Amino acid sequence: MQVSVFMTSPKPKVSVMKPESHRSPCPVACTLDLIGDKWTLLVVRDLALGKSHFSEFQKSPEGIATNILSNRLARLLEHGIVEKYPSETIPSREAYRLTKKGKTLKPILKSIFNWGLKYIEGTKPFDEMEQTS
Amino acid sequence: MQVSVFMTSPKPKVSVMKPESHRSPCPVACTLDLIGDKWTLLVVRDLALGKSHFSEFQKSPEGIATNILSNRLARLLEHGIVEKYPSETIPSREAYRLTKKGKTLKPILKSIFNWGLKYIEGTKPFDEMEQTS
DNA sequence: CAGGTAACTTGCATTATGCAAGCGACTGAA
DNA sequence: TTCAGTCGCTTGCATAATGCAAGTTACCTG
Repeated sequence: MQVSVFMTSPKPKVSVMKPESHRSPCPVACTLDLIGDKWTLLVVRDLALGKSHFSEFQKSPEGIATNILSNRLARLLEHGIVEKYPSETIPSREAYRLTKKGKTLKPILKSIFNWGLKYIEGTKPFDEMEQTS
Repeated sequence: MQVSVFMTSPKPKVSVMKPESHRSPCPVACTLDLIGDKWTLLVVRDLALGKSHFSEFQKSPEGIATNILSNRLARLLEHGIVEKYPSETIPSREAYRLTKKGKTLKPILKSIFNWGLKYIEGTKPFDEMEQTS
């Protein structure tokens, strides 16, 4: 008999942000391929503010979905922007932090922060972003 | 008889980047709501480089789709980042350029440009972005 | 060992993107 | 004065990314 159901493709579930190839050699385009979406820089922001656990990122006011958060952390890990380390407060639990390379994203974050503060009404610096350099 | 096909919803075609409300009062989040996607800042880059016609943006190496380009230009117009003006080279044709507010995005563009150039291999400053301040 | 929490994964509906074709206004050559 | 190009978009439709909610697994904690 051999039913076709056995032939169905494995399908790696959802892809979510796969493409690793560059659209062009432009530094702006390439950087946007990495951080050009609504969530990545917010995760970096939270990391810059000292957050380190999955649940802390979830608690941010924007309300990131857990699958997206998981995906972004994995991508940032791949690209050497963040690294895992054993949490000192809660042993046997891992945490995330910016790598040296990751910290170099702060000027981008800062310029975006400043622009928003100046040109979008209703925004406010509710956090200590300024001091975390 | 009265067939149900007459009852089908009007459906305003495609939405594409609608949400105008802020996810949070964070300046970073709000700015990303505006420019946090793969295309908007590339259009701004092209504008900063002096491009002004629809077809010029299309010709950029990243190959933006016309519907996306159209949508992004409209959004940037709405937000006062770009403005239309009658093209002086080709009369009876309109062109786009950055407004004063739009030009204030350059520091963001610059920080992204610099980061990409330094941390993403294979990128190169193929254009005169540096001089357009 | 029951219940709780942290950190994810999965499914599935909804939105955004990519791609190609179409369309109206204008232009320039025949 | 047609008539074949652009130019600047719009439309349709397939595919990919996101949002939302409900698991799942490992590790506590009482």
